[in-house]
Amino acid sequence: MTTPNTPAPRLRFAPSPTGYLHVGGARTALFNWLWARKTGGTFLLRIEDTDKARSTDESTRAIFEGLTWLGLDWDEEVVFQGANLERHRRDADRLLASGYAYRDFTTAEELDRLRKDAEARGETFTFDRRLAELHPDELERRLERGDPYTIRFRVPEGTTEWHDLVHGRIAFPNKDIDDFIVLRSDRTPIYNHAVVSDDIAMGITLVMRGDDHISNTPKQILLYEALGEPIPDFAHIPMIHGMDGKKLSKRRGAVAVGDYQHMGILPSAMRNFLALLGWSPGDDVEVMSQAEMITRFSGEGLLKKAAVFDLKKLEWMNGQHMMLTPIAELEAYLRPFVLQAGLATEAQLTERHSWWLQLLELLRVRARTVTDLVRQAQPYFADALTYDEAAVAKHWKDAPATAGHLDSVATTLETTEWDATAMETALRTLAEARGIGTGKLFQPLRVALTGMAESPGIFDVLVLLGRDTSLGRIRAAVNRLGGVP
RNA sequence: GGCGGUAUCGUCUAGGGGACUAGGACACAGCCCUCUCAAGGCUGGAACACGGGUUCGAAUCCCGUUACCGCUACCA
Repeated sequence: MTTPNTPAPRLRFAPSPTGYLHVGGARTALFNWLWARKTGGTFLLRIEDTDKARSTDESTRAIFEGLTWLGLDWDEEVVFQGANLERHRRDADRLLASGYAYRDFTTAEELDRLRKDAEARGETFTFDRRLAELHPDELERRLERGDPYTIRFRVPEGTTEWHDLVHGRIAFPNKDIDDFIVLRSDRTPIYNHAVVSDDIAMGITLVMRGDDHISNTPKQILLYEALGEPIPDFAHIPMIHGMDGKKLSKRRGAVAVGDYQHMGILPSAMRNFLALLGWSPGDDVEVMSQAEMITRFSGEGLLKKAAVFDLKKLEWMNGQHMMLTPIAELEAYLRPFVLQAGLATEAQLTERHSWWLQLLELLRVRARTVTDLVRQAQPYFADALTYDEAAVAKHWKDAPATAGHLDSVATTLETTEWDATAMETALRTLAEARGIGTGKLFQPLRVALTGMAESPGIFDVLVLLGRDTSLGRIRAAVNRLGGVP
């Protein structure tokens, strides 16, 4: 947990395009981005598409879209790992030439058999370097014959250690590291080799990634040393778990950032929430804007413990951001959702812009998600009301009496100025005159106006709906209730 | 199995030897506000995994145990 060793570090996020952008990956990207933006460093994106069988263009697109949605912009061109195959091979051959690696003609089948045998004996299989040792004549013969071989790294004696920026010193005795394969027999690189080769080529000075890579790190450091390259800083951040404490999975809720987008979570809230999973600003501040986050971010606040993803808290956070986001910005984000729900057309929203903003102001404090807000906005756009059964059952219980109350409300309102204060005075007077509590008048009215039991203040609703619609709805309610007795 | 990492309320976390009868937030319960729902305010229950040390003194340092996670592939 110290400061990086260069004033302007180069960092990267390196996902493999084998699915959607996972929230864990998104959080890794966020921390890399935050660090780069905080320090004036560079944030790069590398798509690790070497696993052709599992990589898809669609996944690559999903990663771009997810990052863009979150507002995580990357610098320079995107690097596609698959395009660097030649360099991966060259680096492996360099290792071979310098003696840091050797050819191994053992076939996958043989290896498999050896492993099974060891297992049967109750032993742990470790690759014995002598297996690959060949007489020079034999080696030449095999080479001439074109026998396939892998290139294995010759792990030296000693200990490999580094000062992890979040964990402090971590050390691995080299004897626990097998001579690992660097280049497969088809001359494609193995993960650790491709990563190191690319990170070197990209000039990465700080590798920040999930702590599931801790045990890969010594192998990578060995590779840097063998290649004669400077070793970058490493920062291993904790994983994100599901509510059951296990790894986040599709089975137990949404894992793709796109899922949260569709749920109506704001990017700023998602970013804020994710940042607080594995990082703490050090004080009690929770809700932060993007600028505040960058200001407050520091490697010191990076935590070691895996965090559990709590949807309830995300929703609360989203509610906070719904309230705090500048109204114009919120409106712009909301617009597509409103259009998609069929509440209004683009033209209508533009035409009634200030009315729409007023509605938004009233709904934003009572909605936790964008989709929730759209649902609540429905009665203000729809021509025909749909009545919520529970609301009707609760507030329109006594039909004749309710019809009477609502009829008197309509009559009163017809001669009242269409102004919130004026209407409030009039209706409160009316309730008193009829000898009932205001709730007995306002609640049935709310159902008549919105079809729902919850809404903004009833006088705001009247103003928002306007005179004609309001009176029309009240009359319709009276009819629906069987008319005035 | 071996190696590595982690361990404070249900959850996110503050805490880095005495300020801790352990603070904040989400969630939960109650109250206030109130035309409803939110928002907001107040109150409450709720945690230092266990065992040894070190020390005058440990949530904080060390060791062990346990639990969880990761790596241990010609996966990434």
